[in-house]
Amino acid sequence: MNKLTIKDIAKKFNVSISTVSKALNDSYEISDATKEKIQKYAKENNYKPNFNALSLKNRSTKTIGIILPTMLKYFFAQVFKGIEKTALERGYKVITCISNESYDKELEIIEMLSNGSIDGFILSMAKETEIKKDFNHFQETIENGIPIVMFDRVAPTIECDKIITDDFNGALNTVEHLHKTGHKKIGFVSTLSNLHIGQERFLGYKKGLENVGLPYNKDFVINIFDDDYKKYEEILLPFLKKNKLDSVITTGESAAIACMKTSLKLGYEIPKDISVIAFSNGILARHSSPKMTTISQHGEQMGETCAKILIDRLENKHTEITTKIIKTDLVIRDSSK
Amino acid sequence: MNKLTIKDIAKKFNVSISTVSKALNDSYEISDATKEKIQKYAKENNYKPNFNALSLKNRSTKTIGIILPTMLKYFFAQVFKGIEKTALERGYKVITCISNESYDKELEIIEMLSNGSIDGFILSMAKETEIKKDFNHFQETIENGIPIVMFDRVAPTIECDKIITDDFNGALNTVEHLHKTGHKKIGFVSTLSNLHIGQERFLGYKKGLENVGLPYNKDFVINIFDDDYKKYEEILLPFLKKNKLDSVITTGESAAIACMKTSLKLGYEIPKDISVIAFSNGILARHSSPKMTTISQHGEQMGETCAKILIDRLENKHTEITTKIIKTDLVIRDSSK
DNA sequence: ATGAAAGCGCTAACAC
DNA sequence: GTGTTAGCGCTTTCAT
Repeated sequence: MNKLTIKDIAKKFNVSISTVSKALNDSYEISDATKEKIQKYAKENNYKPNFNALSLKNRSTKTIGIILPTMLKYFFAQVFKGIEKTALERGYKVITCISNESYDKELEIIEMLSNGSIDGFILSMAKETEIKKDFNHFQETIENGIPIVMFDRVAPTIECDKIITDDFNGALNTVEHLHKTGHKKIGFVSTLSNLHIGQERFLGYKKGLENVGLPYNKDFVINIFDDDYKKYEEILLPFLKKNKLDSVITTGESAAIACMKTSLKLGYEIPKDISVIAFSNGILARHSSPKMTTISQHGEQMGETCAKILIDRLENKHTEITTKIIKTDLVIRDSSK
Repeated sequence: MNKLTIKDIAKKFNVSISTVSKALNDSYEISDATKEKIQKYAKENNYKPNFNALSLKNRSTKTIGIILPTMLKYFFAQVFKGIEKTALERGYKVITCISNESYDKELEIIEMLSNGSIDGFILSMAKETEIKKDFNHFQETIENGIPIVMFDRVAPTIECDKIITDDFNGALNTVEHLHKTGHKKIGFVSTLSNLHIGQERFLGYKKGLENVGLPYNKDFVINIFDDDYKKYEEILLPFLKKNKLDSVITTGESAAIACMKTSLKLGYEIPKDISVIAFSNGILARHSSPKMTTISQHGEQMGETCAKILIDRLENKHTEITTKIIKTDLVIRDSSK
């Protein structure tokens, strides 16, 4: 029942613990005979070096702390998948905590894990933190020698590795695509206008209009601050009714679903009368009717990249701080012409 | 940059490390003056006891290992949320790994974490494990003194705490509800027939028919083994066309979506001609059109219960092994009469 | 009231 | 080729 230790093995064979340690680590100092019998015994009795003893000794835990705003959004679950997979491949475990978009919780988590529990962090800021613009806890963590990799929602003033989506060009390219396919009145529906990524998407939208020579009309843009997707439809109804848009880009899936439902309610056909394209990562998009055209975000790849960069840093494989931009893909389905 | 230790503090005040340790733990042995200055200094300099040293000393890590088949299914993400929240409240961290439905991966994860990294496991079996019926790794883990709490997909022959959904009555009650609302030809679409939970749902369906006096007709039941939801529609088309069902219960959301789309394609109105009800936990259901009536699963509550039971066991708050059954709720939306 | 020392499980520098 | 020892950071028993 109680775990086998090198001490037990040493007693068993009447040798010293260092002999056992060396034998298990295949040291050239130990005779083949001794090595063999010790290794055999260890294997048979399922010996595993104690994790905490090793971590204490090596001052390294081979574990990564992940802080996510939520796990219930598909995008974050995808990023998590990418991190977890890559981490395990490289011999790291992950401790995952949820900030629930709360600054205080985020702070608490960082404090809790900054005691030698983890070697580094991968995180995406809580909404509250981004709005508050208080990044001291990140700065201190880094100064304490714990590296951070931020993804998606990153802190502009903090010097650390960052992995972001190419939100700007994602929106820009979509406007160009819509223009090419004959759309003239392109709307923009944002539920993220208080986040940096929301602004990037908006700026890409504007620049896209400029590129194709369409005028920017602020009536065609609506910012929704309500977090409750159930209210989206009533908010969107007057917006869509008044403007008679022939297409709309939304910053998320729920808003796109609401746009589609509202449009149908208004008697518009999709995509004949109005095209709907959303920033998204998949799950609702693929099941909606009509199936949604999306600006797809590659969450899993983002997670893989985060893990790779953090682990490389932990293992001193690089020193320069980098920002990696992950391109989006326009996945054409049935909600756009 | 390098973490402050009791040794550093001891040096600073010219006292021994044991004095510091006792002072920080508010021991009655230490004078108030000493305690005060040491505690003040520790606080100001952000002292935190080293996690690995503590774990080594206490033989307890205050961390829980979670093994999930996937994080991309909303149900599992919800369970995770419940576990993480409860664990943190009680001072535990969570290390989360994904088995990807693979037996080998599950084994590997258990091996990896059974070295003092965690105090106990919360897990839901991989599909492969359930089909293979090889539960030795669970048995050995428990024999090694690491408690396991299983949820949803549990191993029948393993004696450990289990939290399961009341799948049987969930299905049974739904049949009774459908009967009460005037349905006579109730179909059953399963994508989980090789899992125990799938069988429970099926048995509940059958028993429900018996209870209300409807005949069981095996033509009204279809088992889909394909994992690709894109194929669901073509599989369901002949099934729905032939049987002219007035209602159907599905074991999951994707299948329900496919049923609805296929029904519409066949010219049936929902819910006038056919009602669709799915075992589900929410995300697609709430966004589908029509919105889906569901047998709702309470993943978050399940997670909370898992964490509570495991931690109680770790802290010797109980000794008897329990199986907790979480009731389902029928959430009526627009896809059923 | 304070300190010395052992021990948690392991590694590694340094004897022998 | 094997053993002794110190040390990772901390708690705790037992002196003093």
